[in-house]
Amino acid sequence: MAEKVTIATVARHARVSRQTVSNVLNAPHIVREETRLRVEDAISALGYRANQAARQMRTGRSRLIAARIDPTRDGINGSVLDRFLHGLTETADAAGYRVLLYTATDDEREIATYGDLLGTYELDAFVLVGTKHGDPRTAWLADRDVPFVTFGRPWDALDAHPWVDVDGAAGTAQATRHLLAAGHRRIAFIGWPAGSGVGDDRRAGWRDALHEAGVDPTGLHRETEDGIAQGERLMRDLLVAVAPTAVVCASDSLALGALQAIRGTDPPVSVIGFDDTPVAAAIGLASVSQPLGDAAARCVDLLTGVLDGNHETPTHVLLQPSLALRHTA
Amino acid sequence: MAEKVTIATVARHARVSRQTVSNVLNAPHIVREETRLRVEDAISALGYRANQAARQMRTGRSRLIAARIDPTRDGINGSVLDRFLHGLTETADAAGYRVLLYTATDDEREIATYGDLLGTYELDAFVLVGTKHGDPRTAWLADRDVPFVTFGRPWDALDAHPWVDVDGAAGTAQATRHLLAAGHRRIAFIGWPAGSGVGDDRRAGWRDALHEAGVDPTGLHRETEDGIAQGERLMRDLLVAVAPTAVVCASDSLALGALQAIRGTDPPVSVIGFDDTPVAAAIGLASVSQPLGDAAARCVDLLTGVLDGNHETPTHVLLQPSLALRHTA
DNA sequence: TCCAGAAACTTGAACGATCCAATCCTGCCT
DNA sequence: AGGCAGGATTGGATCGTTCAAGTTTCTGGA
Repeated sequence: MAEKVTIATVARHARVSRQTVSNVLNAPHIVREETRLRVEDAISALGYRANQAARQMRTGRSRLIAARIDPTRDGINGSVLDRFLHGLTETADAAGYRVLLYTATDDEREIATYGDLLGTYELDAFVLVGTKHGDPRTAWLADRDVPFVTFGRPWDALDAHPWVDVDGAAGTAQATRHLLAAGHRRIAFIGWPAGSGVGDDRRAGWRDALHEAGVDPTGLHRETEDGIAQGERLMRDLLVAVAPTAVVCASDSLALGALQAIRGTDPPVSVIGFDDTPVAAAIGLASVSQPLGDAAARCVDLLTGVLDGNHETPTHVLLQPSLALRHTA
Repeated sequence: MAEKVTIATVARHARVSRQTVSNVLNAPHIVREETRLRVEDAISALGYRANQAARQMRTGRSRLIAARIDPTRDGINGSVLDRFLHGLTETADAAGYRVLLYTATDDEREIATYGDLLGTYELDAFVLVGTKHGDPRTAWLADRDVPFVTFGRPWDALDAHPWVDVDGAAGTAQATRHLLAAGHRRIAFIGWPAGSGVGDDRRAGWRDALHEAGVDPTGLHRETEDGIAQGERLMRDLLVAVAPTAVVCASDSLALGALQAIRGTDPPVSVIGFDDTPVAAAIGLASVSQPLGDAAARCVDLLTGVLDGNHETPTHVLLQPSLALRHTA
């Protein structure tokens, strides 16, 4: 059968040396036009593909990016990761990189996995989704000069490393303004306990939008862990306490709970969730939608910027979410 | 800083040759106990990790498995893939393999991607999720002796290649029997048009369970493309035509539509969906649940069986689903 | 004690690409 | 014609590992 096509086969076929073929691939500008075309013809005629392992051995670069796949926590917000990963794979592919998956049950193991992936596969970079205050993972990577990007801001030090994020405050503000425009005044907010960057950010957007409209947000918000049952409980509480006519939630899970609590109210209380998950789309819940494909693409941009030596690219990207209006708003 | 630790470093440290270190790693039984321990100590003392690129160059094997990540079609069933991928990554990891992602918009491009992945990265195997009748992808892979497993049966020729699947008929049968046991007799079925293996299988389970109980299924089923709106339409149709007291659906999307159609019926019509998606869990829809983690694990088992030369493993695995009972049933 | 045969270990070569340094052209100037 | 600069091209070395083919050490039986 057809024997393996290496750079030497191509060289023979195009009557040039191996190095010239290599140059055509890696530094086309130093090869004479005529020679280049002859080599390119040979490459496509023979169906040559550069062997990544051999290349990697010499250059030390694998053109592989690692991303973590989580065990689908509550299932509702899980699909956010799914969509992000798909975008990542697509964009990375276009940039000549491939995405390798890994899992880990805790930070310590995750860091052990970093060592393994770097040592064994010589990964070029990592994409981390979601980081916490004082995250040991980013510290470990930064210490070793391993390129990485996070999807999610490092809330304590915005310049610590490259990141891409979606402006959650802008999202909840937009949702709130939409409700204000529809005539609502008592617009409540159900969010997460203070202290998480993401949660505080989303609440701030709602609060600022109300202030902007001259509405006092006092007493109109509640905090809880994420979950449908939690959302339902707090919404009942709000209905009794302040009788809001609309509510903005920090997640679709909370919004889903809120929807159950308001069933039968007349006129119906408006509800807007966050993340535009499949559940929201399925049941007609209005929700703030994150541009996950864009976010993934920008992550790849930042990484290739670092990896391919182009240091002029910005290192922080903040994307604007949009509002997916459905019949609950 | 610490220079790179190679097999030669370890060899020097343990006062043996490179080859002996290699043997400790790849064929421990031919190395004397004492020597083996000395080498293993050196390995952990130096933190040595075998360089995958170099190994691959010699052996031609990458310990990489490719899996496709889809663009989250309707969003509801998308999370099935998500969970499957997570399981795959976890099990592959344990078996010493890593999962590489790829995407493709159509079969032709997907096959082109196969060529690229095989040529460039020398992938060891592919995992395909869902195959159709006369799938060009499996044919292409089989032609080239590329190891692969499908999650989903090849309905036209069960012995064509290794596969793992979930017994859909058993799932719908179980759902139907549950409803029968609850006293229902007019149990309808909403499924997909005849011709798709998966759809026919799921319908067969419902039909057989009814026959088993002496109930005539004639007129009790409807067929449509997948979708919430479609499910709702057919359910309204069924309500008028045969007034069923319960319905089994081929997907959670259809079931969700059915739920909207029956709103307000008294006594409530029971609904059971399929796939146990996050949406179902969120809104309390009973659904047939596929053991996705198991399925992924069995896929890896089959692949490693082929890759590591153990030909005694079975090549077909049919897993049993379970019924996630919630308040709609 | 010696030797055959097995077991344990070592050395040289190879995988396929890139880097390096040396050589070969080519056109241009004097 | 000769010399020269510069780009284009070439062969050899190299990355870290495993394979193949040696060489040494061990073991046990005569």
